[in-house]
Amino acid sequence: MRENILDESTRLFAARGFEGTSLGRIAREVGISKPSLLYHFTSKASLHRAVLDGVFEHWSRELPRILKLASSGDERWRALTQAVVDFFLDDPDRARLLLREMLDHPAELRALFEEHVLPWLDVLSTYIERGQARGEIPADLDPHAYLLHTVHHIISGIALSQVFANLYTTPTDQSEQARAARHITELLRITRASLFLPSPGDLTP
Amino acid sequence: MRENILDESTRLFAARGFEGTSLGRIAREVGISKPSLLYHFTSKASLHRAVLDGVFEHWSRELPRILKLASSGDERWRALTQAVVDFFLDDPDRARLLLREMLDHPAELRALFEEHVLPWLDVLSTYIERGQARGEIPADLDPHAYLLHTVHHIISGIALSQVFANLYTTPTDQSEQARAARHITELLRITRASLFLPSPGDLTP
DNA sequence: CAGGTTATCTACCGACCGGTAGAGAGGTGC
DNA sequence: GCACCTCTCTACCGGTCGGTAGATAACCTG
Repeated sequence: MRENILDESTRLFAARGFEGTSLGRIAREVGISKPSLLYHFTSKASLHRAVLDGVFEHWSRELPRILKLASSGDERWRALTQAVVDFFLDDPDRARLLLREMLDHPAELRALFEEHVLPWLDVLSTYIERGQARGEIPADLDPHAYLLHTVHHIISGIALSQVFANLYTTPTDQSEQARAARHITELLRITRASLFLPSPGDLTP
Repeated sequence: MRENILDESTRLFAARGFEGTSLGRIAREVGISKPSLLYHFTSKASLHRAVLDGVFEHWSRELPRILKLASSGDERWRALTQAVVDFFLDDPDRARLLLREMLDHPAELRALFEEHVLPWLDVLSTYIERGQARGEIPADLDPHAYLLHTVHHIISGIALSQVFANLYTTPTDQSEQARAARHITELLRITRASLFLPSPGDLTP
């Protein structure tokens, strides 16, 4: 039951926001009464906190697994970005919820990122710095800033794909899935092209 | 008075969202009573519409001026992106409002983008395609998708700079302005590096 | 069976919401 | 002076909000 409530709340908070979602609506969607819902979560605020913790916990659980898969250099980048993209594509409500919370409670989200994400970014930064020393990555790239932008771009890009993917007017016969795929493909190309310097072979193939 | 209400509403809608902002709060912030506010805007929905129109109107007014400044190639890219960034940096509430509306009313925002932004993107797409023909821009770049991503990245990056800019933990003595500037600098580097192929001189200087 | 725990319900609370009624204040034109 | 228009106000409306009180089951434990 508790899981059921959390799932439905995540969906509704992501779609309509915290203020825009009433306890009565959540209860009705779950199939119970409002006081029953408040039996499981003592207040709306505590429900909100539990939903948010759920998303970050999920992330904390997945990230180490993802990083373990990474081998080296180009291969590491590919595995990492694809895993992060898949994580949010698997349930875009996660991305929408995070984006919304960043707008509604920037200080709180900054603290959560600092706790759950920043340590991993520090690890990745050293990888990038090594790549810069080898001349594979532009020297003027700011590793920390690049990583934050990339994470943010993926989250925001997936959260808002419902807006942008349908702005591709040509060709007109593309399905919605095809447009979304095109959207994600260019997103990955951008993060890749802004990280690696092209190897000499890429210029004169 | 009407302008006064619109300014304050833009600020509050951007900070707390449409649902999270009451008419009473807006009225108090402006310094009038709630019925006085409803004299100028017949309903909360009409106020919402007016605020949104104001942002897009501003954009429609500025974009042609910006594009006229653009000369050619690299210079055009620099003038264009800097102008768009300045536009949203000048009042980050514009960016936050747009981001929020994209989450709250994706269909409505898609329509507004389609009307006010898409025509300009079509123009820019042809510039990019010419650059691809000259070999200055990667052939695998999707012009339409790249432009949408870049616009989105700038808007979202500025809207959420309050979250991300303060995640730069080193060096510790940076001011908040310095962190924000660092955030924007890397944002521009990413959009640039993911557009242009480096000229041969860039590789072996 | 008795006692306690867990989970659900109906009925209700005060606060706040968006919006309305209607009166009055101040200025303008005749 | 008088009608009119513009703008603001206090008082109030029905409805919804988050949250509480208290009854009622079902179930486990002895």
